[in-house]
Amino acid sequence: MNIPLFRQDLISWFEKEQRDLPWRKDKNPYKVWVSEIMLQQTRVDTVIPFFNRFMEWFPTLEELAEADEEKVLKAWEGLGYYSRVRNLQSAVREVAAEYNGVVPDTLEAISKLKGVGPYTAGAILSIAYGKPEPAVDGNVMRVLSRILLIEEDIAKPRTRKTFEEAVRRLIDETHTSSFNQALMELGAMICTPGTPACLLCPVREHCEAFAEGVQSRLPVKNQQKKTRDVPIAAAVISNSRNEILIRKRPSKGLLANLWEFPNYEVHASVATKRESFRQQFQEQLQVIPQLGEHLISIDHTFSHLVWKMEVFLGKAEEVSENIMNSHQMKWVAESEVEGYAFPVSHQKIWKAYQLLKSQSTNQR
DNA sequence: CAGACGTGGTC
DNA sequence: TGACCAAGTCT
Repeated sequence: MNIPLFRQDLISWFEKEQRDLPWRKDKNPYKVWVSEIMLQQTRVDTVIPFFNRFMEWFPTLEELAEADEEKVLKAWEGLGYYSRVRNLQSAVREVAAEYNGVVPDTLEAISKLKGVGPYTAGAILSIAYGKPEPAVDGNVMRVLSRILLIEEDIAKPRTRKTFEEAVRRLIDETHTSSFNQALMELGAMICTPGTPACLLCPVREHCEAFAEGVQSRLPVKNQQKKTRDVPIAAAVISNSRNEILIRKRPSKGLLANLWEFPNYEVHASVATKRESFRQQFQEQLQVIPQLGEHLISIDHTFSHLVWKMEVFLGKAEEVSENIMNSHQMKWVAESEVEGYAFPVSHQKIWKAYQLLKSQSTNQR
């Protein structure tokens, strides 16, 4: 390959054709950082409104550092992979305290920050600081697997190093930001999975896979993880003051620190989900709930599992303060429920509840 | 290393 | 409709 010509063709195309995205208006390291975290495993179209609102709520690194975690999680509600934003705030606080609020510009320092892995480190260093570091994501591996006809399995963690070496060889050290972003932009716009738009590609003359006509079978990617079903019984429980019972999830694991309606995993030996809920609720809170009608069934698919939820209506009273606290539970007015950050599956529960309520009101 | 970790869009 | 995907990181 003619590397200088490849660089020129790639970068010229990017400078001319790049999308107008909110995080490309300037190279503020904080904004670049936030955008890169949001973009992890997440589409550009999804990220745009989240990014804009996040910058309204937390315009500077200092404001994010000083914000309540509750508000930060609310800003991330619906984006997924919530540990990203908890790690981000933790890292931002680290930068505020240890680096005088300036995002570090060395690979060693920036890589120590929570949530900043090899890709994000390279992306921030190259985009915000012009450092010639590789930023190898799924796009870059797909694009370069075709251009260089590399048949290593990109699902294997070790393979990333192969592509980092390739980028170090190819990168234009005077235009690191455009070079790295161009590789990703090309992967998103032209060199797509499946059937790439090679006739529109600015670097097809440099592409070995195109020359061989094998672009559609690259990259090689072996991985198929199955999901397992998790049966769950949940309920929207209200008290005589029309307050709703919610609880905060544990600080580690799935959907950490988000809020939810009380629910329990149901075991196969239990006859019905309603009975299972009643038993587990009573055992945990020392109160017998009055379970009413079935509200909604929700199947919610995660990356690695599926919640098969049956949701009921219910009423309860007099849960002791001690028990409430030990289970991170609280009663909240209906008008305040939406101030808490819920996973999407539980947002659906709340919408179903409100719909039912508005219908029963209209009937009168 | 393999699996956990979310969600919404696409073919 | 059910994979498979999308600018990864942590354990």
